[in-house]
Amino acid sequence: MTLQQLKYAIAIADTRNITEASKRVFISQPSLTAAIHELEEEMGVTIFNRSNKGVTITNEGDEFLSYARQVLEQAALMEDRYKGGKGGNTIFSVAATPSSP
Amino acid sequence: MTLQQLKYAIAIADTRNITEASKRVFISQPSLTAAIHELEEEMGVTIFNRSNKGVTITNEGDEFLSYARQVLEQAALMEDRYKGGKGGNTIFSVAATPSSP
DNA sequence: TAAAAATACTCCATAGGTATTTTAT
DNA sequence: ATAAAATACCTATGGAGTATTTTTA
Repeated sequence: MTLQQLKYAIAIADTRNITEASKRVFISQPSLTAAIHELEEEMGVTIFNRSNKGVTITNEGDEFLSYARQVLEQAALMEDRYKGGKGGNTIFSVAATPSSP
Repeated sequence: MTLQQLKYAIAIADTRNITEASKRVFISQPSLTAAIHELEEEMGVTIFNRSNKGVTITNEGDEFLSYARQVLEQAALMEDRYKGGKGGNTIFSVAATPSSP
């Protein structure tokens, strides 16, 4: 299980369409199909039911995705804190607005 | 940032010794050294100060490791729930102990 | 002088790609 | 006919390895 795989699963859940999700996460449809199959295999869960109209989320998939969101939320806190832009530097987190001189 | 890298960082923090930690996580010392350097690079954090007596945790490393533990805790909940042994099956989670017939 | 981390490579497993096929409206 | 997923096959990157060097208490 990797954070990538969990992000992929969420993208599919959001779009209910592997082809569409693959665009959102910037990989090809076959690669995303493979990645999510591996995740399901490894975790022993059928997250999605596939059809030619897209995918639907199974009952156990619903639960699985809740767990996934918890993990990704914590991971996002970390990445926001440390990687680039947002969150930012503790050094400037207090008294960032200077008083008028 | 991967869950593996976070697990590696925690192992080093626990042992304060990359060589020792590498045994615990079953990879070689140079590979662990490289993996943690990559993590520090990517996240823009110096987690450890190195010396020939092992490593010490920096102040920002302390904070970083707190975040890491939060992520890994959520990930562990998932893995416990879905992968093998512990956590286990909802089907048997209620009335698992049969009443005497 | 020993114990730790760092460096310098080599290798291969796998994440991702393209092309195509299958499936079901 | 279309739109989706699945299959088949290929490629290259990076995660891991071994061997060695550097550092300093």
